[in-house]
Amino acid sequence: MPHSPRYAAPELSDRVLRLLGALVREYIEHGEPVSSQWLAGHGGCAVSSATVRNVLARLEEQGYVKQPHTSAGRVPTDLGYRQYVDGLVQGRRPSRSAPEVEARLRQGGTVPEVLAHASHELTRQTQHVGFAWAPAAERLLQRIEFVPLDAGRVLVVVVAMNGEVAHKVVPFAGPATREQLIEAANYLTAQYGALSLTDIRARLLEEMQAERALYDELFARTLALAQETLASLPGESHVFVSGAPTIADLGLSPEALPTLRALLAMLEEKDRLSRLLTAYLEDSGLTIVIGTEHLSPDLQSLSLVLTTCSDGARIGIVGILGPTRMRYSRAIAAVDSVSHAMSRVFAS
Amino acid sequence: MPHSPRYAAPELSDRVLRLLGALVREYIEHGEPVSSQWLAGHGGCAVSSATVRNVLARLEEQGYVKQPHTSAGRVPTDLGYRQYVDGLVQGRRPSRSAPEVEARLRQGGTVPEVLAHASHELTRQTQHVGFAWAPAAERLLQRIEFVPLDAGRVLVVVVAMNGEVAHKVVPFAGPATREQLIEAANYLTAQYGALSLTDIRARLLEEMQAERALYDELFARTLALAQETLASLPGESHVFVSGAPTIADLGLSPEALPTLRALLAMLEEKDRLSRLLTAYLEDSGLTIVIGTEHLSPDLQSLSLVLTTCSDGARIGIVGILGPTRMRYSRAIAAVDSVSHAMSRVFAS
DNA sequence: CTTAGCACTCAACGGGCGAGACTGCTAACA
DNA sequence: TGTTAGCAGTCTCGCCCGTTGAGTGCTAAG
Repeated sequence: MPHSPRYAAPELSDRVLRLLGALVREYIEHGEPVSSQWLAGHGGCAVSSATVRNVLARLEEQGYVKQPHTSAGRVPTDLGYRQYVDGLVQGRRPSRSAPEVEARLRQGGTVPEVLAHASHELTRQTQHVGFAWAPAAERLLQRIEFVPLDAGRVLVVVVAMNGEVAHKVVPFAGPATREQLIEAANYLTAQYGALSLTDIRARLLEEMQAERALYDELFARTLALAQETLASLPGESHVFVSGAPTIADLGLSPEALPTLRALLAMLEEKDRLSRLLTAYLEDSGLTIVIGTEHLSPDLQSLSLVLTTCSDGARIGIVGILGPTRMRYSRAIAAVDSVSHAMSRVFAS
Repeated sequence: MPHSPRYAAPELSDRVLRLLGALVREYIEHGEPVSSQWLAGHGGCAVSSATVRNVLARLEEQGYVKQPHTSAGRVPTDLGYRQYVDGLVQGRRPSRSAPEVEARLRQGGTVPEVLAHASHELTRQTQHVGFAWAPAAERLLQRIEFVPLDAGRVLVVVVAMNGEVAHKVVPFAGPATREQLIEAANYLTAQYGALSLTDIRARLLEEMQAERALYDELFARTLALAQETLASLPGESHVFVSGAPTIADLGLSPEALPTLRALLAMLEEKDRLSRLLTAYLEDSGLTIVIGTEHLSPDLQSLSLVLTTCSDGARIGIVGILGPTRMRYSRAIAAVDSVSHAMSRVFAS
């Protein structure tokens, strides 16, 4: 809902739209309030500055622009940015394939590596914080292995269809031979192969409830083992973030400090970002969240440009996080191309 | 060498030392230049401000303090901090055991988890960037496992003595049954168990050179597999860093910007920090690096307080990275206690 | 509806001034 | 010889204030 403000916005005439677009572009480019005079000259309309002033006055009433102080030029508000990016999104051409991007992503074979490369690529292209996210819940089990370590511990290795591997050391009391463990692992693999890890978790719980006494004790214990591993698997969902150094460019005004802190906290606790992202997961395709449309008050001077990508089963999110005053056109192009490349990489 | 400036420093009299110490303490506490008047009152010496001025003039000549401008109080230089922390280190009491810290570290069983907790604990105690490092080269092999994934790929799992686990998916052309792979893994485990991974790497290379033709082809290929895995093992050395949000407290003066950028880059590419740390690995015990004693020019306004910790075989480094003007006494206490706790956790 | 013109507003800049904080220096003193 | 009181000097900081210039809103004419 936040990224669809048209509910109350009256239609803007073509000329007004052109002026607003020119204003936003110019402000994004140079970061300084745009004057009516400049717009009269470079706004794409053959009108005088006085006329532009009338237009701007109305735009200000309607909340699209504001002036930092009297006798300053206009600056776009979040609503103004919204209008602008809606125009951009409307007119964007379908992302052309970028073989060099795809090649970069393919450098790493595993899912985490691809995600890492994707986020780096986004940072490289936009000079902002880039991220790439993939839900691990969709991973499908290929096989599970138990490796006895010492008396009290077993290493559980879970291999997913996509080649992703997770492991966990789990306490395991009681005797068990290597062969028994292998057998149990084989049984579990046969039983649950090709199911998603979340499904398996649910089924394991059921099975542990229902048939607790039916099988031998060893089997019950391995079930518990598998359950415990799946429940606490590290990297349940992967988020890769890059471009931390670029946030130094956000500026160092005192009011930017809470933003800085919030951003750094997000980089450190990636779960936060993960949570933020999943909120936008259902909107398929390109999503742009601008400033105050955000949830967190500390992130109000930032914008989020992201898109989902999929090859059918697997879905992921790639995007960037940057200042509200960012080059949205470039951001959209970058996000499009990386998303496109990632979809292709995952598809193969 | 950088942290031992006494080469040219003349001995300072007891009174001078006391005044310098009071000055540094006061400046650390309040961040403002300290005046002779204040020192006369609170410096621990019953002298007039005029006398203090004489002392300060000499300290300034010798480079221990400086004034931001004429008619301002004195501020410690890096050399002044050095003198101060040397005094602190001299008089520090052997770190008392802190059971609650140890308990926190024990929450996670694996080495990475302990390191993560250690860095968090350091951040918690000091409000600065905390880090914990452990060299993986010292890991001793407990066992190696090969898990066939599909036609062309094998999952190699390496388990170290300490329970640390690393895995890697490696291309593996040609046919091999599960049993053959298990046999090969058992052989390698028997052969190289309890050796350090670096040793094993070297030996594998030798063996591959020397006996290339002696064994059957499958064995040669598994050797190559093991070699490749060990060579590119992710997490060769672990560094955990926490406290990114605290760097927002460094201030936002324009001259702090390159520092901010360098710090963020370090958080992102932990290898950099890793390299920085290994330079101090040989100095056992507490090491404090202050400002310009650093290698990188962008880190000159920062200080590093770190200590090695060991239980004999394993060694690690824990420490913090903060502004030159930090509470060194608190930093030392924190680093001591965490190092102590980590040594104990690893010892058990 | 557009435009030229005009009066108005306000941030930014810079100089000047007074207050205040400390210092360095000097001369007297133990 | 080391310490101290006193004093003059220096520099920052905050303040006021006038000037400048950019850019606006308004009005009246086209």
